[in-house]
Amino acid sequence: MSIEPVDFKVRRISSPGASAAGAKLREAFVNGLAHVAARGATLVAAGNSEPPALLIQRGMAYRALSMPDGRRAIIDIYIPGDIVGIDDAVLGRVNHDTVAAGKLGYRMLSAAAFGALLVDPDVAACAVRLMGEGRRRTDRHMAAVTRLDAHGRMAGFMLGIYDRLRRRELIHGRSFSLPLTQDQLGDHLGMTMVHVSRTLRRMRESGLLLVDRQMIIILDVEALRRAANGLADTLKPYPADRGFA
Amino acid sequence: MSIEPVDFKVRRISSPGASAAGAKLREAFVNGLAHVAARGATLVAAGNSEPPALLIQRGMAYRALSMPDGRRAIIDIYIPGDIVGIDDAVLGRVNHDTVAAGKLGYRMLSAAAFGALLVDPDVAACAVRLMGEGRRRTDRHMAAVTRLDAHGRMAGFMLGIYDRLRRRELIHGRSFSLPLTQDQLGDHLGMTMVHVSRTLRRMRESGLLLVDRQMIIILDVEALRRAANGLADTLKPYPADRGFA
DNA sequence: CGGCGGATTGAAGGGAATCAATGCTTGTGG
DNA sequence: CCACAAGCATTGATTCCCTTCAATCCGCCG
Repeated sequence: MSIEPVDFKVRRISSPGASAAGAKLREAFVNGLAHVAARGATLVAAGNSEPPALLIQRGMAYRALSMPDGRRAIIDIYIPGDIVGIDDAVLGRVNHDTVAAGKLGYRMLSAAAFGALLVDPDVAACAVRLMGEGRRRTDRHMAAVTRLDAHGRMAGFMLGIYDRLRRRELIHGRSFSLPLTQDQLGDHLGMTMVHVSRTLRRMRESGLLLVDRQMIIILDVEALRRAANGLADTLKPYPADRGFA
Repeated sequence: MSIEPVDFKVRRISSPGASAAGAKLREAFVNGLAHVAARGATLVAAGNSEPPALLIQRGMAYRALSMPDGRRAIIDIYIPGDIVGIDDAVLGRVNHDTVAAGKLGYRMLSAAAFGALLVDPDVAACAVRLMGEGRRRTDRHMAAVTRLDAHGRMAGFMLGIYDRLRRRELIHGRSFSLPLTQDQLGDHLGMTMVHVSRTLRRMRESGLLLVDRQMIIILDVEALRRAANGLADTLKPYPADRGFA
């Protein structure tokens, strides 16, 4: 579990639809040092009083909240192009951990540097938009955990990741890699590892999706959307969203 | 758990309502027309493509996400001094309803007017802080719904409201009015109305709290905090936070 | 008074947790 | 190169929390 700064080249993708403020944000991140983290590495630990903001470039990360008795909840999951911890950088002192789900490439911006960026009103508005998008995602997940059973939650989750990856054009087919253990899936969806396993088996048997190791293959999108009870419908036809990768 | 040194940076950010930018925000709301809504009134409906931002002044409101089959989840609950829908005003088109929990007094700011305010970088930074505080609240609630049983969720919820009201000096004793039906409580905590009733009875019988109609009386704060499994602990000693009321 | 939304309580069933054993990968060191 | 341990996944048996269904009650209001 090490976090080491490295220097890998990042291909600069011009984002046609991206705003000038978005470009500025992205630039600030990319001018910094590139980091890689191994699976399981804690990028930002609970209690950090000056949490940085992160730009995920490769791999996935998650934000987890732990309880005294050892149980934990995984609140949100991040894919390449996501910016993590905008509000944390502004508010200071986080109470959750940010963890690399698999091998991770990312950029980091200190709380101070990030705060300085917000002086630009366009950048600040962009930050509000980004936070808003994150909140909509967690709102849906909240509704899923609150009101759906294991089957529906799993369906909604898988479709959610699938849609996000597609919108960002990180995948084009029906399969993707999901670097989460079933234990972590359970912590995200509010069930035990055992029940995650059973649920996935049931979905495989009914032809909804396949899981091999950490590869997910979506087989029946429509059935999955039905199972998610409207919580995984794309509300509007997003234009290709390249995020900030 | 060790005693940590006081970090005065926390003070700087923990009372957004007190900052100059906060005053400006508040002023913009208060210059508008005061509105009153009856219990159950929908303030902002799902599908609204130009959602306004709201400042709650009296009563409580909540944000709810409904599913095609009629089930719904209540995502968050707002008390006087809260600003609702900052990100919605910026992003446009909401997919949730904002509803008056009881008789409600509030101010409204159109999406356009709110967007104009964000041009001031201090106001924008303040908006980011406010959204961040809201997210921390929902993060905890997410963890509760994901990992606690009915008893723990109820304890955490009651303490959460209690603490927020106290921090904002809206109450001073151990009782408060909660204008939610048990049905709505269930939609927030992820259980049925029936089980809400049973859970409240159990808590009454074990001397944790009393519920009469919509008055809540907290009897055993410590026992409630234990039941909430660390999710209802005040992470930092907030100075009195008057919000924007 | 009658109706209605909300709350309470009982009985029965089901979904998920728990307990426990086993198998499968992967990585590490002898 | 193999042995072995550790982490992850699978599966069965049992328990229990919560839902569902249903009946009743209560306070409130037209």
